[in-house]
Amino acid sequence: MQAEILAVLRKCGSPMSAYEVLDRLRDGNPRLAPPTIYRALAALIEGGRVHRLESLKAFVACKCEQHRHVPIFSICKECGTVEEAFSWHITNELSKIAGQSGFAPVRQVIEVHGQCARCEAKEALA
Amino acid sequence: MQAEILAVLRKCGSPMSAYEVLDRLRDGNPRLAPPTIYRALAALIEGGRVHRLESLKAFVACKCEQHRHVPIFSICKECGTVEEAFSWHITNELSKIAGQSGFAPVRQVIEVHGQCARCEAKEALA
DNA sequence: GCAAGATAGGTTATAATATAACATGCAATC
DNA sequence: GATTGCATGTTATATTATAACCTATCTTGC
Repeated sequence: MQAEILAVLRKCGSPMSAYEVLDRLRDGNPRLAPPTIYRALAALIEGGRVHRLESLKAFVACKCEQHRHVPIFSICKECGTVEEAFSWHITNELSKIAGQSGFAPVRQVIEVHGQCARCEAKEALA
Repeated sequence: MQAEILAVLRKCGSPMSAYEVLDRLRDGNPRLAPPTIYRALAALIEGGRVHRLESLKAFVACKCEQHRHVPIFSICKECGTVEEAFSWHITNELSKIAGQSGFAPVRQVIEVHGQCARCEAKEALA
């Protein structure tokens, strides 16, 4: 199930809701239900092979070789495409800031909404 | 309505779901329905006086004087309390990273999950 | 005063996201 | 072949959010 979900997410490329994934997989398995999807997604996320975009309520396959970094997502508000980046500098600084009051960071969520280069160019023409 | 919601959120201090806010306000107004709450929350967020914690699906009153900064939230996984910080350095660096491919940032979401100092201390005793 | 538009909120219904609780199948191991 | 563990199936429901349309009130210019 995890492999199937991962394949669907990779094929799509952009973020998908759990129910979009469900619909795809129902083509070959009409009895599939939400808990199965959510359980497999939880395992994939646990393993770092899928990320949940918290501000989109959606999921993407991790595009990086190394699945153990903190992802930084750039989310285009026009076309919905997402880029994944990472930066030790930012994640360290962030841990430092959060840690100032004795807080012990475990997980970071970093998402940037905006407009991608393509959509900006498109808008400039109009 | 916005003022009432803000009062409820401030009184509570920690994040509340929209429906928790709704329940509080229904004490004085039994006919209140979700759209009213969500509309007022949208306006408050627009004005920077409330933030949505994306990874918690919950809302908090902004605790800062200056409502126009990018908030950095530290969320304790034990007790649920949230601290709000900000850092020009991080938000600038983040814009830089996201902007490398021509992406134009509009809004940043930065949330750190972990354990607050109090809960760590409590755990150390046990 | 009053029509026209703007704004907030009310009302009903439903969409979209997520999980609880319990049942089933099936493979590994002893 | 009983037992255990794990993934998935099944049913039901909880939680979060919005669509669509309606009503009341205010306001601003005439």
